[in-house]
Order: sequence, then C-alpha cells, then structure tokens
Amino acid sequence: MSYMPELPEVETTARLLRPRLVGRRLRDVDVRWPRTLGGQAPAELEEAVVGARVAAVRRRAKYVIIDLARGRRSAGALLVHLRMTGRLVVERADATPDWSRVRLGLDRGALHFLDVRKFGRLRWWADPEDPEGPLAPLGPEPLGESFTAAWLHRALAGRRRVLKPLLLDQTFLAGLGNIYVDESLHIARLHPLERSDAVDRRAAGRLQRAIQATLREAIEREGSSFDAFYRTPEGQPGSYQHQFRVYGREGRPCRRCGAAVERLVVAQRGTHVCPRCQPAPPPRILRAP
DNA sequence: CTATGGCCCTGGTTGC
DNA sequence: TGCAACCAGGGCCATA
Repeated sequence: MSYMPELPEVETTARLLRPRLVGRRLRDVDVRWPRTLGGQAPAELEEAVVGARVAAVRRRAKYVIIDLARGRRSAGALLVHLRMTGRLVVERADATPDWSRVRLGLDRGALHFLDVRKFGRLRWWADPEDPEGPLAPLGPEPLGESFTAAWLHRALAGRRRVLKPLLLDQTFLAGLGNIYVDESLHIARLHPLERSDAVDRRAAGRLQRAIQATLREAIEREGSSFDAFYRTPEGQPGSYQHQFRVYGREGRPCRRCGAAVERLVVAQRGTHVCPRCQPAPPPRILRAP
C-alpha cells in the first residue's frame, strides 16, 4: 500500500512547497514520461514556462496550482494532480531522484514531479479558470464558506445516489478521497450505502461537521503516510494514519463501540465501516430489467 | 440521471 | 527460495 493524496496531503504539499518555490525562475524542462502531460506537447509546456517566475503556490480540490508570471503579467499556471502516487519535490540541481517524470529546472535547484504509478498529471494552462479547464467542473471546497450543513442537506436531497460514491464525486464536493470519506462517514454514523436523499437534516449536519473536522485534523498532521513512499516535500511522513478510525482497520475494534470493523466494496472501492455505529440501510429495490 | 466496467500503471503482497 | 498472479485505486470514458 502506498499513500493516497487527498485534500490534506495536497494542501500539505502546497504549503511546504510555497516557500521553496515562490520567486524562483524556471530555466528548463525535461519530460521523462510524456503521458504525464495528459496530451500536452512537451514543446508547448517548455515554451510556456521557461523564463517564467513562480508567483504563487495554492490548492484547489486535489490540484496543486503553481501560478506563473512574467514581469507583472500572468503567465498561466501549472495544474498538477498527484492521483495515486504523485509527489512534488524541490531537489538540488544535480540530484536524480527515482521516478522523476518531469523535471523543471529552477534558478536554484529543480522541481521534480515524481510518480511511481504514472497516473499523475502535470500540465500548463494559460488560464487556470478556463471554463474548459479541469478546475471548472469541480464542486465546492469542503473547508470553504459555502460548504454548510444546510447546503449539504439540500444537495444530498437533490440527488438519488449512493452516499459514498457521491461524496467521492469531485463535481459534487471537491477534495475527498477514499480514506477521508470512510473516516467522515464513520464519525457521522452514516453507512456508505445509504441513499443520499435519505440523509435527514440532523445527519447532514453531523456529516458536514465530520468532514471538516477530519480534514482539518489531517492537515494539522500533514496528511497520512503508509510506507516509505509518501513524504511531504520536506521529506517527512505525515502522521494522520495513526488517527484512522476505520480505514485499514478491518477486524480491529471500532474506537467508539468496540465492534469489529468490517470491510466491504462499494463502487469498486475498499470501504470500511463499523457495523454497529453505521447501520446498513434497507437494500435498494432494483428496477426490473 | 444513475450505475457499471475497463483502462491506465507498478511495487508490494500472496499463493504455490 | 523463487516466481507468477493478483491487488490497490482517482479520474475518465464508453456503455446501458
């Protein structure tokens, strides 16, 4: 098992990268695995970024956004999605880290996009807010002001989806992944197979608070690490994995009631529940064929 | 609108 | 001990 970058890990990456990157100038580009660019030509990336300066490093959903500028004018942005195993690290200019898929030479050192499994993506956009761009369809930020209990209740009621896959849908809510959905549902005492439109106002309130508390605590602990793979850009592992309530704890006691945590598969994803704290909903009636 | 399944990938784990 | 099969999974796409 490796680590899975979700909102807290991406936020940690952006925070730790910021002081090492803002103000740096990009000197050159070396694309070792072209598919990382998601269809963008390496020459286009090179032309767009060489000579530009890093103006800001921020996060939206699970994207790291590296804003670029030339003089006072915007020079677009690098949109980086870590997917399963991606990492962004700043190394000495002569370092050759393993699994480097893209190397961006800086005026001091080099920024590497490392990615064992090659699912991650890094590409340049002239306008990160482009309505055709990858950020446009994303739902609200779970730590943003618009993510309220009232909004969540109405949004869930307006859909007829299984709860967990809906929470993983980045166009519904942006930033949650498999781990933090399982953790949040457990805290809120909701079953992952519950129907979204069966979640009442009280339960929606619990879920909204659980999501925010889980994400905030994980950010404080700089994300979750499972093994030697995941490191923050500073080279340190996160520590939130020690707080897991259900994720990866199959057969072990629920921290709330002591019942054995169970593992099931929901929408092709490993899912962890306490059978006592999170009672299963009545089975869905499938439409006749 | 909602759900399902395939695809991309490779290191670690499991099974024999 | 060695080696092959298997598994994990976020986002995207085609299909029903």
